[in-house]
Amino acid sequence: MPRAGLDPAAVAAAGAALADEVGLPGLTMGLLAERLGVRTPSLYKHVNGQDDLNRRIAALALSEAGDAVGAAVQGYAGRDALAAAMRAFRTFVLEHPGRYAATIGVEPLAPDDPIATASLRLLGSFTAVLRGYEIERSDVDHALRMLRSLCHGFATLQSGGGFQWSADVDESFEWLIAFADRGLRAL
Amino acid sequence: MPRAGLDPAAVAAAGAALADEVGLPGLTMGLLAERLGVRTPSLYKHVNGQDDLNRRIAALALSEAGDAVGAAVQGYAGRDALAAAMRAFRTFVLEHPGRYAATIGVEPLAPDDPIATASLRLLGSFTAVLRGYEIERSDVDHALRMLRSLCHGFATLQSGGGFQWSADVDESFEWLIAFADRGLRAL
DNA sequence: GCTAAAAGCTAATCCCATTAACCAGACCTG
DNA sequence: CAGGTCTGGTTAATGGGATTAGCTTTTAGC
Repeated sequence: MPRAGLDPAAVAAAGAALADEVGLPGLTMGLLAERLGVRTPSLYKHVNGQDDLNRRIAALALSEAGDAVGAAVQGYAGRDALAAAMRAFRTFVLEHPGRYAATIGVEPLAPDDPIATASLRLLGSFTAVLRGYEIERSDVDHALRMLRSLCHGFATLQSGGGFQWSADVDESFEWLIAFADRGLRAL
Repeated sequence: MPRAGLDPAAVAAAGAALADEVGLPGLTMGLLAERLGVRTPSLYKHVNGQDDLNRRIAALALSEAGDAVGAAVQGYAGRDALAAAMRAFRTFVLEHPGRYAATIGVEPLAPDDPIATASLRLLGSFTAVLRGYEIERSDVDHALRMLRSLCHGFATLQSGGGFQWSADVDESFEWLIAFADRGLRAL
């Protein structure tokens, strides 16, 4: 029996990809093992069960989201930066619904948990965006939470089929961006 | 063996309560049956499996949320109405995280699905709130989606432990209300 | 009281996660 | 190159949860 050349990162990456395909609830150890050409119990040589797998997928997703938002923001400021960040975030969630879902409800276990560092990097990109607006230091945390709620709420609602009625969803999101921009400008 | 006097609504109500206690993922048919003083398979005389149970819980939750928001808004207009609606919504989600979680991702199967009617009633309360602002008809749908994203995003992030860092969460939510109010006023 | 549907129950099946125990190959050491 | 050990596979076994089948008893209507 030849070695499959797996390691925790490879398992997490395959798990993330599979979660995007079949949905996080559909991500099963057996299905993942099959995808990797290996028997189910072998996965346990690399990850400590489903919970650990989920955490690794979450860390990967947060890191990728941070990269995407960080890259999108490069070279922009003010409204352009805000729009770039929000669009990049939503695009990421819509393209990777499974791995993004894995990030919901996970909390870092230690300060140096990859989940913590990746979250902070993602948060940092949004903080940088806010520097393009004139905001009181005391308002920054609230503004960050507002942006996070907006982006998270919109993206998860859309990816969960939550927007049923008529109006165009992309248009709504652009409207949202404009709304947030005006609001931040008026602080 | 005496009859337990169950019916679909009673099962759904007990399921909702249990989901609030143990979390939606922890809601198991066996646990629910035990709670109702009945053996697991008996539940299937009232609900068509977990998916059906989830839909019933979702319908109940949406209906209750609609009641809460509707009642909270009574007699207010403008900023007061907006604040009342948003607070009522968040309070409901925080007090009933399990049943609210059941609403995520469910879609009505028919136009007269209780899920559809309850969603519409909840939506209606927010629509009524918007009437206190001078908003173009073409902006109403976008504004509704914005409010929904904000409330849903904030409440689910908070109930999932998503807000780690320092600042006071209640204060952030009040800030959010003020932000939305100013933004809607400036349309 | 009689019958039939409704609401329980037990037993059985299947799927999934996880653990235990075993085995082969890679790799390092002498 | 021979030998030992660690690693990453394997099969087999356990336990839990959902669901279905088939049986039995209560209860409602007549």
